Amino acid sequence: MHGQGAAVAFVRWSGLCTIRGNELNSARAIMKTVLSAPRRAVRGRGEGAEARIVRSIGEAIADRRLPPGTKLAEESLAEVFGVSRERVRKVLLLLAQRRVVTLIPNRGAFVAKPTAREAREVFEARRVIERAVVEALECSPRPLPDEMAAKLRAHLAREEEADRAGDRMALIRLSGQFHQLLADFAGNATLAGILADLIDRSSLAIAAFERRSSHSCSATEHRRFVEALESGRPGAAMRLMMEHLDEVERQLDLDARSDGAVDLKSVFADRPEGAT
Amino acid sequence: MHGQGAAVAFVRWSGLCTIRGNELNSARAIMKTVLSAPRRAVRGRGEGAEARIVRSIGEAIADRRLPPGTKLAEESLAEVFGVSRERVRKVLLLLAQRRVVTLIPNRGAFVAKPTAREAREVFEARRVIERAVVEALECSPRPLPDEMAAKLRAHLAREEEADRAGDRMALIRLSGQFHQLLADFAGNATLAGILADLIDRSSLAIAAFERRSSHSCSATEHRRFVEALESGRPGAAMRLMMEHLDEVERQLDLDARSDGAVDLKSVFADRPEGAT
DNA sequence: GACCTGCGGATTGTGCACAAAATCGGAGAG
DNA sequence: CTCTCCGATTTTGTGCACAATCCGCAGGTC
Repeated sequence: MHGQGAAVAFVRWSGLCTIRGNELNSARAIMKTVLSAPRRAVRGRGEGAEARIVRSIGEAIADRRLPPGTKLAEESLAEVFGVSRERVRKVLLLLAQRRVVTLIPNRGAFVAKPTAREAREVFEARRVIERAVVEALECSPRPLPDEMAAKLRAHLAREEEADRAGDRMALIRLSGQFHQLLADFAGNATLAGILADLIDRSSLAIAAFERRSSHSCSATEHRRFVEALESGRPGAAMRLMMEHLDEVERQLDLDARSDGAVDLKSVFADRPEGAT
Repeated sequence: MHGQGAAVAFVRWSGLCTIRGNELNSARAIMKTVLSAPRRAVRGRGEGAEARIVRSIGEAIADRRLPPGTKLAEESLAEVFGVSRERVRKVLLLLAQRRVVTLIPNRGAFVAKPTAREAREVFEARRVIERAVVEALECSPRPLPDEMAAKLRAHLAREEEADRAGDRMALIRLSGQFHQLLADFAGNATLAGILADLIDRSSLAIAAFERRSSHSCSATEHRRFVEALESGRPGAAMRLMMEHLDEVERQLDLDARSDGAVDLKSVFADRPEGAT
C-alpha cells in the first residue's frame, strides 16, 4: 500500500490558519503557532505511530502476508506494534473506512475480502480515474519535465530489477506505486488520494481472485506506457493504460465465486430452517 | 450530506461468510449467525447511533448551520447527542478521514475549510467521476426504466418546490442528492461512494467560497439534464452535466483567498474603519 | 509601552478496568 | 456416532479517571 494519505489528520497551515474567528489575531499567535509546529513534529510518536501502523498493516495486506479473511485481533496487534489496544482499535477503524478491513461488531476485524462485484467496480473506478490522470499527463510539455522523467525511469528500473529477481512481493507493491506516481504527477492531490485507496483495494481484489496460472509482467507494460507518454503521440499512452488495466483485471477469476453468497443459497435450499 | 456509506462498518453477508478457514464449518455456525443477525439489527443503538451522529453532523455542515472553521467540541457534541465523549470522538475521526472536519492535535475538531486549490481539485474530481456516471446513464435503454424516470421526476419536483418556497437550505441538500441519485443509477456502488464524499466536500467548498451575489438555479439545470437524458440524444446529457458542474464552480470566488492576511488587506483598503 | 513568563481554567489524549458478547470445548441425550 | 446444550475462556466494547496540552490573562521586566 502506498502509505500516503494514511495519516489520521494533517496538521497543516491551511488547517491552523483558517480557524474562523481567529483570522484577526495578532502576529503573536501566528508566531507561537509557527514555533510550536516543529516541536509537534519532533517527537515522532503519538500521531506518527498510528500512521506507521496503518502503513505497516496496509503493506502487509497488499503483499498478501495477510490474505483476505485473516482475523486481526486487537490484542495481538497491540503486542506486535508495542502500543496500547486503543491505538490498534483506532487504526482498524481507519482501515475499515478505507474498506481494507471489515469490522464485524463483537467479532473483530478481518482483512476485507471483496466480492466479485466489488472487484469489478474497483477496476472500473480505476479506469475512470486513471483515464483522467493520463489525459492530464498527455498535456505535459515534451520532452517531459526532468524530474518526472527521472522518477519514472528510476521506478521502471526498480520494477525490472524486482522482476529479474523474481521478487513477486516487491513487484506487486511497485506496480501499485507506479500508478500512484502517475497520479501524483497529474497534479490533483484529491484525485491521487482517491486513486490511492482504489489501488489498495485492487491489491485486495487481486489477492482474492488471482488465477494461479496467469502472470503477465506489469513492468513491461509500464515501460511501454512511459515510452508512449514520452513520445507525445496523442492517445498512445492512453490506449496502453486502458489496455493495461483491462489486462490486470482479465487476469482475475471473477466468475468463480469464492464469496459466500452462493454457498449460503445452497445451504438454505438444503435446510430451510430449524436446523439449530 | 448523503448518509449512505456513513456507517462505520457494514455487517454484510459477504463479510460474515468469507472468513478464511471458517468456510468449511458446518451449517450450524452459519445458522447461528443467521439468527443472530436480526437481533443485532433490532436494538438500533450502538452501531446505528454512530451512523446517525455522522449523518446529523454531516447534514449540518452541508446545510451550513456549521460553517467552515467552526469548532466541534467533544463535550458539547456528546451532550447534544446524548452519548459519551468517546462515541463523539470516534465520529469525529470518521468525519476527519472524509476530510469534512479537520483534527488538530490537542486542539480539537473543526469544520474543514478547504483551500481554493482543494476546492478546484474536488470539482475536477467530480467532473471526472460524473462524466463516467453520465456515460453509463446514456447507455440506458430508452425510454428510461420506470423506476429511474419516476425517481428522477419526483426529485425534480421536490427541488422545484424548494426553489419556489425559497428554502435555500433544502435546495442545497437536494441538489447534492440529485447527483447522488444519478450515481446510484449508474450501477457502480464504489464510484457512487466516492462521489458521495466529493459531493460533501463540494458543499464545504461552496460554503467557504460562495459569492454573495451569484445564485443560479440548480433545479432548472437539473431538469434540463433529465430531459436531455430522456431524449436519448448521444452527448446531450453529457454536455449539460459538464456545463452544470462548470457553472457551479464558476459561482465560487476561488481567486480571493480566504486566507486571513489578504482578507484583512482588502478590508482595510475598502473601508478604512468604523463602517460595520 | 511592548514583550516575555508563569499560572489557572478548560479541553483533549490515553490507559485501565469492567461489562457484554462470541468462540470453543466438553458433557449428555438420542 | 451425531447433534444439542451449556459453561469457561477469550475477545471486543464502553465508560471513567487522570495526565498532557493549550488558551487566555495577569504580573513582571526591559
